[in-house]
Amino acid sequence: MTTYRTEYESELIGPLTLASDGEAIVGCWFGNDRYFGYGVDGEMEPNGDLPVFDQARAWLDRYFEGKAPDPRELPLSANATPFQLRVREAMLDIPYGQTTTYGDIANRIASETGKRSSARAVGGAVGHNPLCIIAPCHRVVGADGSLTGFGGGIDMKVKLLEHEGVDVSCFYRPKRGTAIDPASWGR
Amino acid sequence: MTTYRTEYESELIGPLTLASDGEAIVGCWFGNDRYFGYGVDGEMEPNGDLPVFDQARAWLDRYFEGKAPDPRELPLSANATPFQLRVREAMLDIPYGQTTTYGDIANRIASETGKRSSARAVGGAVGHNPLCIIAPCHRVVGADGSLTGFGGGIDMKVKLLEHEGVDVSCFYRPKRGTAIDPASWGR
DNA sequence: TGCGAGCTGGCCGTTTTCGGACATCGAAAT
DNA sequence: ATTTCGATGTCCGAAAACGGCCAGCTCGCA
Repeated sequence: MTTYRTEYESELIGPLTLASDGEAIVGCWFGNDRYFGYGVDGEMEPNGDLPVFDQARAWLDRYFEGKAPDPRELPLSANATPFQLRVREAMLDIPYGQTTTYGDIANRIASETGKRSSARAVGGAVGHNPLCIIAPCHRVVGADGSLTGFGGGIDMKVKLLEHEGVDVSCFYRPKRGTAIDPASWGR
Repeated sequence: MTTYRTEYESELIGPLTLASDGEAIVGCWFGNDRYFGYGVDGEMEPNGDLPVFDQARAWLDRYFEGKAPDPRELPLSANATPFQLRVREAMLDIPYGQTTTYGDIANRIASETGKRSSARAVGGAVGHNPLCIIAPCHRVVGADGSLTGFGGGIDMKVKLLEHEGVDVSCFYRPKRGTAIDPASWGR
């Protein structure tokens, strides 16, 4: 199964690479993403002329204009383990402009599946998220409010959060309990 | 993806188990096959009413009548590594009533792919063949003419070869060079 | 007391590494 | 004519290592 790719230029954070299997979006990475191409086997063939890429471009346009487009409107897919898919679902639930923590996602998955989960495992899955921005991994922060990490670099994480109107000042010096309470956006 | 199975009774060698994903045949094993079920994940659900099973039964009927049906007429599939698939292709090339060796298949694959292969690796792949009889693993013998092994027991291998009119007398006491020269059936 | 920085141990899913098992084969030694 | 020996490629399971974590505990410092 061949995978196609195209470039998307954003003013805020520079070029992104989009990937698709022809039907759905399977990847969206920063050029310097630590895990660029994760989830795609083999080479990607340049080809921007896919309807699904038009959808994705329009979605990103709206996002960078400051709107809060719904990621579930896009057809998404990916090689991913069941656990990774659950983590992605949890990320898609985080509203625009809000944050949650790795541990919170772990607890939520645990209560849904009945079996224990771990924040550390969630960290791994979030870090390998192949759908940057669309699945908002930048909205996941440490329990103490620290930003902890980002495949495209912490500065990208800051830019995206600021763009969404999040007050990141409290994140620079990690303090317990400074992350915005996920309970405030409810289940 | 569920897998279905059904029994096929042969006079020559007793019952066989056929397996299918609904579209293609994915397995054909002796009841006592050492690797019974290899390549199928999870349970198999009994269900003989699939068109593809009708095809397979007709194919086996012809085979046991002494005809030489073409295995490529059947829709075949299976969980298999690329290497295993190549070995299967090589097996499908062996004409009815003839034999070849593990080393010969290894050499052939090596010359096709450019990268070295090994007779031992071929032995592993042939041994795990999930499509007994259809993909004629019984036609693969040792370079010295010994029968070397068979998942369903060496006696089964003998029966099948005798059924195909092969003179197996020379195989009982392995002697170098007694295997029928694969070159005789060409590329 | 009170607060924060730093250490520690446990957490669990994924990836990597490693070791053994093989339906082998050719050459060399007996 | 046999037996032994070493090199061989692939697959699989187990074990170890690795993380975008986190809570609990020390301390040191006012």
